[in-house]
Amino acid sequence: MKALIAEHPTSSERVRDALRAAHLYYMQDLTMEAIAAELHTSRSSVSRLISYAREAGLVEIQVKTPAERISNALQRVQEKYHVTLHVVPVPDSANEVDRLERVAMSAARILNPFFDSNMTMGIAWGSTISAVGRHLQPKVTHNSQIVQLNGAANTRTTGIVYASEIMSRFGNAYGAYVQQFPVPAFFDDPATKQVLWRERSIRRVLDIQKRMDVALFGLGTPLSDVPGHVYTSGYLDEQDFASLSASNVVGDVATVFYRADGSSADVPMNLRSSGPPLDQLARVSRRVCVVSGRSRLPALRGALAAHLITDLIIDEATVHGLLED
Amino acid sequence: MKALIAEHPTSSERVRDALRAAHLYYMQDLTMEAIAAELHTSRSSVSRLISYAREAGLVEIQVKTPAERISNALQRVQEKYHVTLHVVPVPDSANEVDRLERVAMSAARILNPFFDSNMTMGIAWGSTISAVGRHLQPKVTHNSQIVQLNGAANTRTTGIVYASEIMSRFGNAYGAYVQQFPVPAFFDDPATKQVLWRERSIRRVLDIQKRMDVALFGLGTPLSDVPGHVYTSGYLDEQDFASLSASNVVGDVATVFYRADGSSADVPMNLRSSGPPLDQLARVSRRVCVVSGRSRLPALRGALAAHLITDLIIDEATVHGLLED
DNA sequence: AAGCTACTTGCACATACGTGCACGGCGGTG
DNA sequence: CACCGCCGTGCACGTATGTGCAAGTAGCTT
Repeated sequence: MKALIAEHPTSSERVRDALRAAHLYYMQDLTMEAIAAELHTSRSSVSRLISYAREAGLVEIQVKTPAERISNALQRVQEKYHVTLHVVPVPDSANEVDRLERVAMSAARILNPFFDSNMTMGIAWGSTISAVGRHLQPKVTHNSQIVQLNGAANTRTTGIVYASEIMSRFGNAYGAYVQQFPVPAFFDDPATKQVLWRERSIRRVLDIQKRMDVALFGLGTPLSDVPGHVYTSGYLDEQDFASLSASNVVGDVATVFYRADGSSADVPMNLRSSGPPLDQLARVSRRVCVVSGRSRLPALRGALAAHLITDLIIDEATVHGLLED
Repeated sequence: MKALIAEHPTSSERVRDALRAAHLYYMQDLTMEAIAAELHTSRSSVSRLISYAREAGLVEIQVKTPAERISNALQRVQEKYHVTLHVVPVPDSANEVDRLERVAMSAARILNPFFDSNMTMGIAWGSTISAVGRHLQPKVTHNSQIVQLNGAANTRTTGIVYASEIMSRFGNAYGAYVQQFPVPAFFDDPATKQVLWRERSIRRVLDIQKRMDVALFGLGTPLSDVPGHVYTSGYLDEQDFASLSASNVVGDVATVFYRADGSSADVPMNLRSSGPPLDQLARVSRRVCVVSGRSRLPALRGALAAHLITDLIIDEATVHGLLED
């Protein structure tokens, strides 16, 4: 209940000491023992300082995959779709849940260097991105913002709690301003959307979306046995599914649907969805997609065909599935 | 699956395993024990794989200093000279040698993210940069090169062994092509330089120098009690020192001298030196200077005045000296 | 085929690191 | 002033990681 933002005189010094400790540890390879001596404190305090530095995002660790390490088949995929693959190693024995967790954790760390001060990141919230949100690495940024790409309300709830939970995790991790998007995921009537889209308060958000530097999204798939959040929580009804089926839809990004060839024009449902048009999305300079599980493969193929993705974070087993045709 | 018989790992497989282990360790926070289970090997092998990954530069660790952590005085320095400060913490008790070692180690790591594929780095070899060379973190790059900025020969030796030792350390660490510069550090006669500078083989090197993306240099100081390499190893004679003194020189970068106000025009010695003119150096997009020890302060002030530096790596004690005026 | 060299591997031990716990300082509260 | 709760600390212990060593293997040489 109380605001923890209080400024203890120690709080600022703690960061200073943590930075110093982290520098001595990571840049000068001193042991914690030696650092303790330099800081006139105990080794255990140094251990705590360094964990703090990591948790606070003062330390950034990247694992770099040299391009030539990637198999030829994957290189062809990369070139064909202008996408950078980030393959997450996961044991074949892992179940879907573990797999998603591990991909999400990796995604959170891979994402980190993509976002910085003065940038805007768009979030297409959903079950995959929610998992990513739970593993974010904090990072200090300034003048940055997080913008919600797709509405959250549905026929049962306003969805705001769930969506804003996700959004604020991102906001907190990066110290960024969070821009909510208080509209339904799908409108009942396209006309309502058109009218609402003329409102200045909404257009403000749409403008921010248009100018985002990074888009982060998972993939929805109406075909799956394990459907995404959007397909199980009362967002769509029988008729909607029929409509999607009739349009030969294979997946969606931020509630906007596309076909196997990547096209999304003339899909009636899109007139009612709250997310950004895919051709607009494709103009964002970095478009990060997180995928886990073979059930998303058809959706993934479509998204690649539509060139929606510049960085694909995907587990090993699924990327292998992508190569089998 | 082949069963128990150990397979002879090619170096390529080793890298693959190291990458996987590093990813699991740093991105997914698994313990080495757990990674060993996934890789069907022993924990100790995983420990070795991960050290290998670090040594091979597959893992990059950065400590980031949030801008607001820097004291106001230092911020003013940064703004005044358009320089980014990288302050290396070193205990006050450390002697000059330890201090240099630690600054050099930090410098090597700070440098790492500045250099990448398709780039050219110019090296002004000398005692400081030599120390940096001993601590380089390997990094895989392609189509990159290292170019020597100042000649090495003097009246006693060709200096090639020493200089090329330094150069090749950089080349090895980055997998970059090394471009030597086989000329004397200082010519006896300016005319000789002019003539030689018209040779195509030399002009090739000069052209590469002009197009470099990163310049790395220490500072020479003719005034110091602890003079730089150039001043102790037979590169200059009595008369030269007199000439420098008459020109009010406070320091040099790659054998090119400048005064306290940063000017370098009309310094006779510069007509004879092998390094790039300072106004040319100042056009390089990233210019990294490594400084350790208060004896270099006058030289540092001059180099800042000349705007030769975009990134200054400096120990704590020395940067404090910079503020005292 | 045997012998040699230059590896890599896993074990056992050594070292380094993380963390529960009890102590003590400090600020707020009655 | 006494009390209380909160927080940071160092200690001691448990866990995680690093490394010398002996054994084993592949690739060569003789």
